[in-house]
Amino acid sequence: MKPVTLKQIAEQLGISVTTVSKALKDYPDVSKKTKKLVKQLAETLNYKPNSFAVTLRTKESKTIGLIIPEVVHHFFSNVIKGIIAQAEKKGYLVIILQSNESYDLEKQQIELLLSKRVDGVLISLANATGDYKHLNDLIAQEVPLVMFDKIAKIVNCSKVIINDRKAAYTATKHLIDIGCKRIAHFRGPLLPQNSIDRFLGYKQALIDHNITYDPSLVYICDCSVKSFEEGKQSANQLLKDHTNVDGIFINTDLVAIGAMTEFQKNGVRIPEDIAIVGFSNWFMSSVISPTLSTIDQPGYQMGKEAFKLLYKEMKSKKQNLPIEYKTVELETGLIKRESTKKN
Amino acid sequence: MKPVTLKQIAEQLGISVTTVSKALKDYPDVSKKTKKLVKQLAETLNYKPNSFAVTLRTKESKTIGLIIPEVVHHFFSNVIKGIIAQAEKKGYLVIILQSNESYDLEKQQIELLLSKRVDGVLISLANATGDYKHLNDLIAQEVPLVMFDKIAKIVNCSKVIINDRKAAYTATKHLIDIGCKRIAHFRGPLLPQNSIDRFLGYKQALIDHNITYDPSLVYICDCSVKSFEEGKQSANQLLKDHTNVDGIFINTDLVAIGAMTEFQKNGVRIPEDIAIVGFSNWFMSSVISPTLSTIDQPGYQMGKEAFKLLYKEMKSKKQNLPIEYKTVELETGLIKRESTKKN
DNA sequence: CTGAAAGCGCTTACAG
DNA sequence: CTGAAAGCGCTTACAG
Repeated sequence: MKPVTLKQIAEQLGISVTTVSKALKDYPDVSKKTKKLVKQLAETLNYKPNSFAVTLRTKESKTIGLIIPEVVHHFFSNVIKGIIAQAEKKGYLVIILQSNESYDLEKQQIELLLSKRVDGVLISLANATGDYKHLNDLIAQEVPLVMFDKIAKIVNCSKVIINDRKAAYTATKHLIDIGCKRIAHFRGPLLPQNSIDRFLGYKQALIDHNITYDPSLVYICDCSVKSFEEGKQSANQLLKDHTNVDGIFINTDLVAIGAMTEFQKNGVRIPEDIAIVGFSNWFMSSVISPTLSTIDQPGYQMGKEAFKLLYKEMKSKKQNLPIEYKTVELETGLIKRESTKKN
Repeated sequence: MKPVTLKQIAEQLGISVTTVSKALKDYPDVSKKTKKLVKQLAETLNYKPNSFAVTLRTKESKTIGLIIPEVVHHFFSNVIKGIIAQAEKKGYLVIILQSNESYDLEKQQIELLLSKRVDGVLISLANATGDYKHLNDLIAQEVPLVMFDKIAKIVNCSKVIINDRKAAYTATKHLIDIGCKRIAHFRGPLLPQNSIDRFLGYKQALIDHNITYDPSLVYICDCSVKSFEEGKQSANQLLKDHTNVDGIFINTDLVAIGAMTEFQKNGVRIPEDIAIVGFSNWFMSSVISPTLSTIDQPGYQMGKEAFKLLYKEMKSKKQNLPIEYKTVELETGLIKRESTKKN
């Protein structure tokens, strides 16, 4: 059963393809009678326009591409959900690609999307991405691009972010407020802007509260799929290196949970001996024991905002209006739980 | 900067579009010299074939649709990951749609995919889906379809599943083996095959071990996004209704974790007072306290297998070979953890 | 070895 | 109010 075409409808009705096409799209210069006949037949034959033919003519695929480092991830899956919900509202479909934190894959995937002629691209960078030629190529080809969460400041496009620095500052200050004197930091990899910013927020909070910054208290976690394991390792290493750490601000919840597991195994009490603040508010953090204090990162909303920005750009492009790049900053909040409840 | 077309390459080289097209595709009837010239120019101009024109001619979009009840979900996000990884290998792109457990949305999304002329569809049914006309329409239009995890036995297509009944039997038997005498079941909604099968497996295990099946010990959880809350509610209700329950087999981990939280709040010890087995092996289950015994459900592998089956069908269709429907059953395993560690 | 021609299914400017 | 024609960018059977 081959799909029905305009031609078939035209033939059955003894009119031209042109008229059928116009009738279905409610052009004003088609008689009511014809419109009715055409629409009825289209309905009974279950006619669906061939989207590829339409795209070829109109140059609009009504499809966008989404490149994301990791799908199995509480934060990112919320972003995905926000994006597809918003895209659906506007009649757009979303092709999802996973970069696996690899620069090479990310690059290839941009190529793929380019050749698929998507109307726009949404991306959160891989940890390994330090070169932005592939993104600038996209922009040069006038494909609307919006970056979210893991962005590159240097790339000239719209962005949706949180203020990582401020949030990290808040998290660290919370540890100071409850009386921690020697605060460590498990940071993310070196490249991504947000792990840099979180580190800087941590450092600034220490300085502002007269606590000497000690580089030996900063541990790097690659935060790949193995986050949980890395948290355990860093916790272990920290126990070997230091005896007087009483608080840790950790780059992401999954690493924090790994660390907590390891500390508990070694008889370190949380929060009595070491208080911990994570980042991202994964659902898990609210059900483990002790529950984990963390920073709430609005994934769903970020997805929605990112699509909205992209939609505006796609619309402007279609109307040949100038495109202005915007950066939307979403609010985060400190969530206090048992892992920082002293006294 | 408009995308480069074959015509432009042809004009610059002073040859025909036909020859350019053939040269790029390494047709044997084009001279080596011409091929080289064409390929070089295509490279420098960064030529990418317009996929919509290609599709319009070849009737192959190299894109498949995926409809899934929920994206923010440990099991399903693993399935997604498996699908896009496998699809990418074979040069297919994946459009993801979320049905939100709604039958109406699911139906609309099938329509959408149909009009987008995807080469195939992968689906896991919404809880609310009890009518299968939309799926049979797809099949009637000869669009390859593979169902996974949440399937309808009655629909005639390929499927990837686990043996829910057997797995539930194993889980319940484990409770019996550690000495539980009065075992409750928190089941999923009424419609989906897998919550039915898990219930049946539970019941069968009781019968086979001379434990009277008591319907008042079966609680229904809708297992929507609110799973965690439902687990809490059912746990609470159970404490009101019964005093001698010593084991529960729970339809999914998230519900189980909600239940555990509530039991602990009420001073019920796990596993001493009540032992618990969940289902699906969410990552979370390995880090909460006590760790949760559960059934391992291979999400990533299920995604891979589902795409593989779909790929075969798409290939057969292209070659006009008959399509044979297959059902692949994946292995599950019981994972014993603290929540069932008696003595 | 090369290219003119037809056609995939649609849209739209234009003529009548 | 209707329709012939051109064209989107590609592929491929056919002729030379």
